[in-house]
Amino acid sequence: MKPKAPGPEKRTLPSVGAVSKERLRLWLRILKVSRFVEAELRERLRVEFGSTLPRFDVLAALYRDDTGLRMSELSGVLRVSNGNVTGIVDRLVKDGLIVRVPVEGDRRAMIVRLTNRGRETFAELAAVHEAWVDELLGAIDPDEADHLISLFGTIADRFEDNKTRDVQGGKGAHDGDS
Amino acid sequence: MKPKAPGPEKRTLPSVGAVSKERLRLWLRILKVSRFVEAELRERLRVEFGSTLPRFDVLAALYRDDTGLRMSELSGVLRVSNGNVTGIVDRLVKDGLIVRVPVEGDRRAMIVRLTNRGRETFAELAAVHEAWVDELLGAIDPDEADHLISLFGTIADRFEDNKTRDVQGGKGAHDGDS
DNA sequence: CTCAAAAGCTTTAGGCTTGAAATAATATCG
DNA sequence: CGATATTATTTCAAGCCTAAAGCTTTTGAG
Repeated sequence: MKPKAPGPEKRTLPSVGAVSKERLRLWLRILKVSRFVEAELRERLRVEFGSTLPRFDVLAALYRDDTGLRMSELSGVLRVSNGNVTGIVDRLVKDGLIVRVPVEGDRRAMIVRLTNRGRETFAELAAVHEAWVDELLGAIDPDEADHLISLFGTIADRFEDNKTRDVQGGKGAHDGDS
Repeated sequence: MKPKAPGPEKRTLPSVGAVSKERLRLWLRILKVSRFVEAELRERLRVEFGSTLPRFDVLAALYRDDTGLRMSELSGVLRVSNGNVTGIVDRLVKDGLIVRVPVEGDRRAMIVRLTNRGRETFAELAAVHEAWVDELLGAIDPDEADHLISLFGTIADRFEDNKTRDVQGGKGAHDGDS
């Protein structure tokens, strides 16, 4: 609970300072909406399918790539830690929705792939999920949606450029919403 | 385990089902941005202050209310489960930033309040936090911010109306971003 | 070839999160 | 008053999440 260094952390602050409050307010609104939508999706996945958002995310990533993904690619695409993916994958394997396949020529690596059952299950889930999102964001009309998509796209891209947060040398071509 | 009803969600739309995809895309963008910002804030809180976002949220809620909040009010304001708050509060108490005070006349209830140290600590944190958010959302200019604040506000309000997710009869006047 | 560095993954410790069950105290109904 | 329902909080089991440490395998410099 102590600032490790009182160091003058002057990070080339953008402009004067009046805008500050506005962006904070905006951030709180964004947070509120995204938490509401997430909570609602999580709840519905739980009640209607006995599943979770992280599981859904993993299945979605694998659904896009029929060849499967390495553990490290998976954690790169989903932007979560390596150890985290291990646990989620363990459970999905136990449920019979995915399999771990050894990689030819590299005994360290593992490729994770959907089983047939996994593919079917996800197809079902994805359709319902899309309908849910459409319903939950129903207040946003098409014009606004378009505007927001491009606006948020620029912000997200800016992050990627600034950070290059790609830890494991992931390919990063599977983000799916680009 | 089965979608109860895929209900034909046809709202006076220009094209048949094209909007659906748009809202899904938008949702993925929102999610991406909010996860990036959250991850960055969490990381900075950890590195610079040895703290976390949930702790910050609790302190923020208490900072607004000098009289303190009951456990149930706290979980209502933060929209997290009761049991969750218990754990976070335990740790903050152990750190000496807040205290649990018995409620006069109701031996079940507890009021949680900032200590002086807690108040000072949070004041520091809040200032830095605001600067971070301003920096992270720097790509959004004031006009857009204004527009987005009101847009997201409508969506958030719609949720509150639709759900009345207020579990413990919370006062709901402390959301702070209204 | 050798062996140290790097890469891929899992394990671990600690914390966050939920829904459900358990505890304890208060309120209400007869 | 006494039994029962409700309310406030904590505890619990299970899962998610991270950073850091550990293990195995591969790579690559000398």
